[in-house]
Amino acid sequence: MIDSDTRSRVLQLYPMLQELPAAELALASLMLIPAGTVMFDEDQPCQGFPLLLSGSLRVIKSSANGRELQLYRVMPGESCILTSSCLLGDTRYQARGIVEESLEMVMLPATVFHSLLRTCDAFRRYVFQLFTERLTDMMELVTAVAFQKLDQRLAGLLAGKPSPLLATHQTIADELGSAREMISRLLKGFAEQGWVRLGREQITVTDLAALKKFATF
Amino acid sequence: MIDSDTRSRVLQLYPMLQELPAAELALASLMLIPAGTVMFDEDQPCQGFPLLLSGSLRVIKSSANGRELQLYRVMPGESCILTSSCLLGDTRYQARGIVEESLEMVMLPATVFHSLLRTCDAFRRYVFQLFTERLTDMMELVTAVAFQKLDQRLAGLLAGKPSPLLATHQTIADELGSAREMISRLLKGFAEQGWVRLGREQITVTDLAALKKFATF
DNA sequence: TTCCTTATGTGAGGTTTATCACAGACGGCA
DNA sequence: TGCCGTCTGTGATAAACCTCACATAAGGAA
Repeated sequence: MIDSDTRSRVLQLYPMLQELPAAELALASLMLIPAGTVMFDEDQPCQGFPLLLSGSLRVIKSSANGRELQLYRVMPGESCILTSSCLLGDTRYQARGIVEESLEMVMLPATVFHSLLRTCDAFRRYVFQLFTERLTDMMELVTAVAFQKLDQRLAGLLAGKPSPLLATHQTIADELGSAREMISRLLKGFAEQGWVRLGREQITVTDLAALKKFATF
Repeated sequence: MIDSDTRSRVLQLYPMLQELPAAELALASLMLIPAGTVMFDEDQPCQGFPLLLSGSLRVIKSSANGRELQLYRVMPGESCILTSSCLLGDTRYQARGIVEESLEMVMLPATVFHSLLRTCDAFRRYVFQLFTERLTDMMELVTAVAFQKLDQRLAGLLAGKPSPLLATHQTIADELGSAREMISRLLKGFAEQGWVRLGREQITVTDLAALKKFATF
């Protein structure tokens, strides 16, 4: 199902799959998934282990009153640890996965995932590594939400993204788990400090150092 | 270093270690650690994989202004996933571990941990399982902190603990990442609703159903 | 008992964030 | 050009939470 070009792209991003017999990888197929697609949602079972070739996936939790919070983002070369978690524990998703930029991905069937884990040391290390990183991310997120003020978190977000950042205030609010008006007001404040320059759907960082300093204070 | 009685207690709580050659386990030693001990702290490296035989460990994050938040609790039969994470990623602790009830534990050296992961399927599954559970916990914690009001979280905490609960309001505040006065006030409210009865360092749940309902609303 | 430490109760006041209700601004499109 | 949908700005208000400052209470130790 997979052509040799795709196969080599997969192996480039996921070198730990070298050991996987070509036949098994061939069983998978390349999928193209448009932005906005809900890949999975809470309480759904999970089918396989996704290998992202391009695009990105937002993993979020949403609250009863319509607000949402981004838990983490999955990029090419990574994989959704929540999926691994589901596969390993045979449980269900505890969050929602939404395609941010349209995806090219190959879905590794659950059976292949399990046999890889059993036989391939490199793959195992890769999965452990993913778990480790995500757990770290989540711990940082918890402390940020619990202890940091919104302005600090916003500054941190801006400092950690390429500038100029193309996004609406609502998008940013969703990432931080807040409300659009708050973001607008805070951004205005940052602009008055000379830290950013604002445009429609565009935020340009003009004083990265100040933002970083403010974020970690 | 370990007597056969201890060895059998370890194997009872950690059956996945059956395959471990007796010689390797014998290298470890039984440690007794009093309540209040700081087992590890942020930015410290980590030595081994702890096997808890009795007692409990609180894993917390603390903020600049003196508040703290409990991430999770480690009980006998479990292990501190943060430790695994450190061992696997060769990174440092990102939180603080404080002994709650005094510990009996056996420390598995890092080398043994790694060889077990490589060779023992049952142990691997155990570690993956731990990761999965903690990740789930952390995701729930994040959403709770981000979206739930303090009164709901407090109700949930009370509903999830044995009654009567012996703890000071400060202890509870630390677990929830809040302030003591808030807990006192909210508890008073719960008492007025007839959901709990309050005593010094003691909270007795009198209407579990109401608490649960309120927590999940 | 008396003293002392720790735990709890409580009011006042402030900060932070959310919510509501619009107004204005921008950009694409007919 | 004019229209329309989306994005942004802004004030008013309220909710939730925190902080400070004490007062009171409960239990243990001398």
